[in-house]
Amino acid sequence: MSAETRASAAERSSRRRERILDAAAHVFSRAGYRDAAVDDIAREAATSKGGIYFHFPTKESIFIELIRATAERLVAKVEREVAQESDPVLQADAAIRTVLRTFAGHRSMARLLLVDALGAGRPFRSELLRLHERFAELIAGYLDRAVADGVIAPLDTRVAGRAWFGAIHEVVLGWLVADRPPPLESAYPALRLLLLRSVGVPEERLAELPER
Amino acid sequence: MSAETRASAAERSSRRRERILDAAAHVFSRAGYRDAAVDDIAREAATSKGGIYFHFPTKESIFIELIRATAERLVAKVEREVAQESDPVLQADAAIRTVLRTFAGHRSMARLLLVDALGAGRPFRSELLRLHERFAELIAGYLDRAVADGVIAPLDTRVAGRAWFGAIHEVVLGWLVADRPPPLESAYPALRLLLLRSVGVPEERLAELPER
Amino acid sequence: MSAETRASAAERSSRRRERILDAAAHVFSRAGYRDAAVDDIAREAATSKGGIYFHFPTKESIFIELIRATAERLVAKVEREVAQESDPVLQADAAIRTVLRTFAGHRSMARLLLVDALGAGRPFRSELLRLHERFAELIAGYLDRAVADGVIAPLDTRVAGRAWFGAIHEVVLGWLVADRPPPLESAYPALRLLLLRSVGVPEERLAELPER
Amino acid sequence: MSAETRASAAERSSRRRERILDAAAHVFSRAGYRDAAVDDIAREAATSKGGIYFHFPTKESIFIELIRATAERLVAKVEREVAQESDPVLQADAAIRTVLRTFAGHRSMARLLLVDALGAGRPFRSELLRLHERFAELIAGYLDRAVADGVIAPLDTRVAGRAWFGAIHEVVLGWLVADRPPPLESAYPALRLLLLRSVGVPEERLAELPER
DNA sequence: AATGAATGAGGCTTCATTCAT
DNA sequence: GATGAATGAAGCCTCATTCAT
Repeated sequence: MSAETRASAAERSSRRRERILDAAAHVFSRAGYRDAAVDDIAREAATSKGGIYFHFPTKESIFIELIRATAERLVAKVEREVAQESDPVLQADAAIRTVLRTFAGHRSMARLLLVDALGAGRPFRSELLRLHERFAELIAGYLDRAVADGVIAPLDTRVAGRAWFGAIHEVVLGWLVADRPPPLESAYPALRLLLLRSVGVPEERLAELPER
Repeated sequence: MSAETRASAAERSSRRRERILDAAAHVFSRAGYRDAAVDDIAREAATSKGGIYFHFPTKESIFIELIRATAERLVAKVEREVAQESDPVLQADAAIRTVLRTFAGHRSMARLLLVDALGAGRPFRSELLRLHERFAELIAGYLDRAVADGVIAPLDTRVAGRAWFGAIHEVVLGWLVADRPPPLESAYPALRLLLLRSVGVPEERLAELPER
Repeated sequence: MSAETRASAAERSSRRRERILDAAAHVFSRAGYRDAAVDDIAREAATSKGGIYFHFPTKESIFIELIRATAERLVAKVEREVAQESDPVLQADAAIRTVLRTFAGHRSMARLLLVDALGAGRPFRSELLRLHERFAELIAGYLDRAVADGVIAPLDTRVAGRAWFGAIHEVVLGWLVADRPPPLESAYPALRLLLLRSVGVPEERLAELPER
Repeated sequence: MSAETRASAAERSSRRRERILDAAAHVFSRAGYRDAAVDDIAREAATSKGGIYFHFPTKESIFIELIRATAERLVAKVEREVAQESDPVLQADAAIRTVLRTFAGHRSMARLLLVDALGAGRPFRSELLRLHERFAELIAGYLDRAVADGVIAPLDTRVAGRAWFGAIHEVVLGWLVADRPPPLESAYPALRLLLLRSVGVPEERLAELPER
């Protein structure tokens, strides 16, 4: 009843919330949005259905919050990694690498974002659209800068951003859905070469890319 | 007369089947697999629920047949168009162009294949995987030939096939989900430049590409 | 079109009818009345659903006709066998024996009559009741005669008829439902002893019963 | 208060479960297993369909639990009554009497066990088989003891157990299915005489049986 | 805050019956 | 007479959401 007690109650509550989100991520990416029952989430979160509905108004809201938070985290990570580089080509490379590595390390999150969200029904499409848009623009931004710096010739960076995201998406998808896929990172060298070349990065720059 | 009568009965039956598939394509792409009720399909096909179940054993089977047939048609179309060209670069270009144009002309089919199938649940994933694989390999095949002909330098054509498909996929997706999108073909010039460049087609070849 | 042709048409028709009844007997006794689909019967009779509905107005009517015909045949057979004997005790014995043997030789018919008809729903109950009644009375009749002849002391032959039929029924049932039952006839000696004793047939008469 | 509250919640839940079982017994015995709709049960139990499915996983499970519980209760009752007697003949008599009386007092339970369960389809047959078996063996056990005590001569008690159960079953059945049947107990004197005689209980013992 | 029981709309599928050919 | 396509009424079950405790 003291301030402390109340604080720890709030903490407990938010920890439970977190636990629900984690459970939901697993369940959604395992079964798909529609086939995931709130009961399943409750079980995996070691809570009750009622407990979930205390923290979230609807099943949909859990899903949306999950997508948003996941995307947020991924974008932040990419921006952090990109900020470490100053050369535009290396920045683009860092973006590609970060996305690939992050997905590789979080299969269920990848599934959620790339596989599940698409087919989950009309209400989610716009949410997901925003996500794709965001990544495409993130990339387009780096490319714009590369153009501005004269590293590459001018081009339609909107389409390029989309295309890059799509290419990465598809490679990750193949890895996600395959039975026993090779490590996702093994596609990295070929993919970055492809993408950087696609926007006209000169061959001599490609030759001197670091290994990673 | 009997032969004729029987023929027309069979014909009527198969036309009804077709009508059901058409209706299903609409409904699925409008509402998503799970949210599409068999009742809706029946209504749109001007049939009864039972009528549908005479022609198809399950809702799932309708969906799968739809995906397969659609993919089949698209692949056939691409191969037909590609066969018209003899130069490997122009062949690859024809493939890109055909896919883009076909999707542009069949929004609901595109939605079905690219948006809906992914999230429709576990049973469809493998089916869809095969579809993606198929397109990726189709492209990889053209690239292999281009390499063999010495038009482009050797590269990982598997990854490139996937990446191309992904890039096209994403561009189409953006168009599909957008509210009032510009014509899909308007992205074609930028996209083909990007893709052809990505595999190292020399700039002088890119410069002399026909307009279309 | 001649008389002959018409005759053979009628013949073909009635043969088809028979084939449907046979098929129905199999299907009903295999799956139960409710779980037997008219389609199943049609398939087993190598006909179409429409074909069945030409010969029978409803599924129910097939079942009822089947029960009636089967019962008819069994009763006739019993009466025929009983008529071969003149001694009342031997007559009763013959009745028991005939029922047991007939069921033993026609498992699916037995299933139909004893297992299926009961649970097939309200409309059949009365039909089945009549069947049980009939057998019980058949037996009661023989017992009445035995009483009249002074072979056994007077008793409630109605109840005895029912009890006999029930006893036989149950023994057959155990055989019907068992996995790999011994031949039904192996229960015959013990059962006839039991039944004959139950109505007071003197031990010396029981001792001199023929083997069969 | 919390302990109390929790207790009463569990109690309420189990009372609802009971109410569902009761309702199911009525509906099943009125309409038959297949024709009984879960909706009907819900209505009669003053619950919702979902409420039923909270307590039972399937319609089938309700039926099976019902059969088991009913059989259990009946067997227990018989054993209790039999235990009151020490003489084997009187024990057998008590068993007959108890079954007859119990059924007489619980028509819907009798219908469920004797009429409905048989035709309810393959899955229930084995369950029901076990029930019949159980009663037959119960009786066989009493007869075995009577033989051991020298009250009756040795005989095939397995077959006798079955036959007794069948005889009782049939008498009850006639009563169940008849329109306006006489009280079931009115058949008791004749039936017990018949059954006891069938296993060779001496006439002088039969003469001195109590009235009840 | 949490629980778990309850609700009821809605989904997929089955199937007896009808009917045009 | 026969066929097979079509109909539509149920049926069982699922599950997001609500709510008393």
